[in-house]
Amino acid sequence: MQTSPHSTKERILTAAEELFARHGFDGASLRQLTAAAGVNLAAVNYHFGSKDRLIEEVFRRRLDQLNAHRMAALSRIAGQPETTLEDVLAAFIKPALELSHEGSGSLFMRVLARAFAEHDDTLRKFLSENYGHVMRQFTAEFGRLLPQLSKEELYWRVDLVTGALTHAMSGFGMIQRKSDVTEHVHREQTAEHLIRFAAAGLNAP
Amino acid sequence: MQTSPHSTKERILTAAEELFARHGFDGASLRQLTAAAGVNLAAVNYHFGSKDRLIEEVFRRRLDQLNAHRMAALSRIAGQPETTLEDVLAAFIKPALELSHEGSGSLFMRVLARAFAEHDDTLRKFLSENYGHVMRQFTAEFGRLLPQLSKEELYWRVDLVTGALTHAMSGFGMIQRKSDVTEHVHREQTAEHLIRFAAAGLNAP
DNA sequence: CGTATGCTCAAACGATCGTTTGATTCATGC
DNA sequence: GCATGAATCAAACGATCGTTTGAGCATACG
Repeated sequence: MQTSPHSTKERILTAAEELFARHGFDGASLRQLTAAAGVNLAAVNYHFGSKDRLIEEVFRRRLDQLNAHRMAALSRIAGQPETTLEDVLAAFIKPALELSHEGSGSLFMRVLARAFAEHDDTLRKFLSENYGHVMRQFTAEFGRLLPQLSKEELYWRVDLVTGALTHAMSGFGMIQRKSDVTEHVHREQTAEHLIRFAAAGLNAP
Repeated sequence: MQTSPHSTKERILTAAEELFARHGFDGASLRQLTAAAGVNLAAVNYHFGSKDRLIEEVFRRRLDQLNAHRMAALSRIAGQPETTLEDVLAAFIKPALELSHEGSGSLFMRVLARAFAEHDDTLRKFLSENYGHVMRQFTAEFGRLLPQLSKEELYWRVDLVTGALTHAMSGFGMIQRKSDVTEHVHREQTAEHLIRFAAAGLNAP
């Protein structure tokens, strides 16, 4: 089994990511998908077993990396006395922005936003079981830094922040980079913007 | 043509709203939909012309009322010197919460959240053409109350607020009413919660 | 050389999709 | 009471869906 970026499996995953982002999981057919990837129709069922398993692999490929980066950034600051709310938000947001701005994977946040809108139980269970611990760790750290909030209020505000960030990062084009700033600088500015908004919301009186 | 709440058209619209919320626009078939409504399969094409036109009518039925309430509330306070950010947010949020908590229409905000996730051009164009002026009026009033923000920053923050509220209001169950408060009181408490978060985010330094 | 093994391919499977048809029912106005 | 139109119905239309099949191709190993 080869894993080069031009292997059949990777070509399918990349095409699937784009078409799922654009047309949804139901809206993108395996025939469009395999045509875009330049592979045979049967290749999806041969390599992944079914369309549902392909959808899971699309998530797994990006979320494994994204959440590893998030957890690494969080573990560097969690529990430290000098850690600020902005630090924790940066640990959550910046890995996602890096993913969004890479040449490949720039459409993945849109796929993720669709997964939020889908209240499909199977998909939610898959995401919760495999990646729920990341949200729990971040929520715990937010709670440590916001001791004045009740548990209920904390969950509420974390949910609002999640919604805002998912919505923002799935809407490309909204954030147009000006031609006189590098992509790195632009990404830093976007992160600062999101962090400032989220910190203020979490800290609301 | 009758418009009673038990007419065929209304029964289709109500069943469509629920199934679109649960399974998406592609995921809910006309056969499920007409079976749930207790009408013949051909009734959709007879009364609405096509599935796409049915989708538009599902939006129109709720959004006409929702945006009328929003505009009425806004026009009562817009431009007034004593109007606060919280007042404008209340004019935006409370009509949506009233819709969410009515027996019928409680699933509509989930349909709306799906429409945000769908980057389908036809649907976005329909929503923008028919209801875009409401968002523009609210954004203008936000801008009047937040003169320190550049136009770019203003759009950014309004977009973040929209994402947070759509996400929050589409997730039912999250906001569980305690048995010792009336639904009216619970709605007021929820509104206060959302408004406080959004106002703090908009006012971020 | 022969034969496994991993992979690709065209073709077909049955199911389900949105839509259309033509007959039938039913209430209304003359 | 009869004609007219709207509304409903079962049935079928062609298209497309996810999935399966079995033959064909390539590379690697004995």
